[in-house]
Amino acid sequence: MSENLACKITGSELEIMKLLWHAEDALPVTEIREKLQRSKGWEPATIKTLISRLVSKGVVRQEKRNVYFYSPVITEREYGAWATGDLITRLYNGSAKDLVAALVHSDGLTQNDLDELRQMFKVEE
Amino acid sequence: MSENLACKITGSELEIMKLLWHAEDALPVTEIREKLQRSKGWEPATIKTLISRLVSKGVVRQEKRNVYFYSPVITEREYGAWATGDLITRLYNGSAKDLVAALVHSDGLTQNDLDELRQMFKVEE
DNA sequence: GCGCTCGAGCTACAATTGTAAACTTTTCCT
DNA sequence: AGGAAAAGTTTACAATTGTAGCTCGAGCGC
Repeated sequence: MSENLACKITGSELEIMKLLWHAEDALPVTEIREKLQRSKGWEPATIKTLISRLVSKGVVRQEKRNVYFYSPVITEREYGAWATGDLITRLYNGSAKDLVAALVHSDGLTQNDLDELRQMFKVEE
Repeated sequence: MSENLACKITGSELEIMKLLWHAEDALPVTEIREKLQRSKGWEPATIKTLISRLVSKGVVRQEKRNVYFYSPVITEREYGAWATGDLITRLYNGSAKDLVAALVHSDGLTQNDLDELRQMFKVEE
């Protein structure tokens, strides 16, 4: 479960989230900046803005220890579930199955993926 | 297959698209309005704006026959594939399999869905 | 044939998002 | 301790999105 998180995370914000999700521990701006400044070409100010917005939205927590350290409040899984559910609602008439069916019939899955999925289904029996 | 459609369809616009996708033939504004005015509470002007934007984006075609008739240029499938791919790229590290795995492990699928999917995988072998 | 109504096109305007500068307050180094 | 540099805060501004009004011209009803 984990619903009405009302967590509309925007594209740019998501980059920050991904960084935080993959970090072991809370991160100070310094580190966030370090990673994204290069890869995204963002100015420090931009990064700060995004972080602030995430904090306002309640999806990132900040804890003071000299300098603020930031960590995600929601997990990547939770957000993924929410975003996926959103897509399913909007495009697949609420049917998760339809989404999977679409994927299976598209060229998005390799033979190997299919094998692994089949395996997964066996286990989940 | 069917990529760089550059078709960023927004939430409101999608409502129009869905209507067009499910229509047998091209529709005049009248009909589009008729369906959405009630369900969405949109003013006629709003609907017109959305349609125009879709036409500008090239995802809806308009053909003159007394009054304009509108029909989708891209199929629902195509857009679904694109949007799903986008989600996969953004959240599942490009792995469609991961998305399905997430779904399977979430509570988004009923036992019945699972059965049907299993069936699907067998066939797709 | 002549308004009236509606479709079509243009303009508007607030909220959100992407991107960032300016200003203020802490830290940290020497 | 003093000041530079970084962290944090406030403000900005253009693009996109959601929502809609205004105007003009053409087809429709009388």
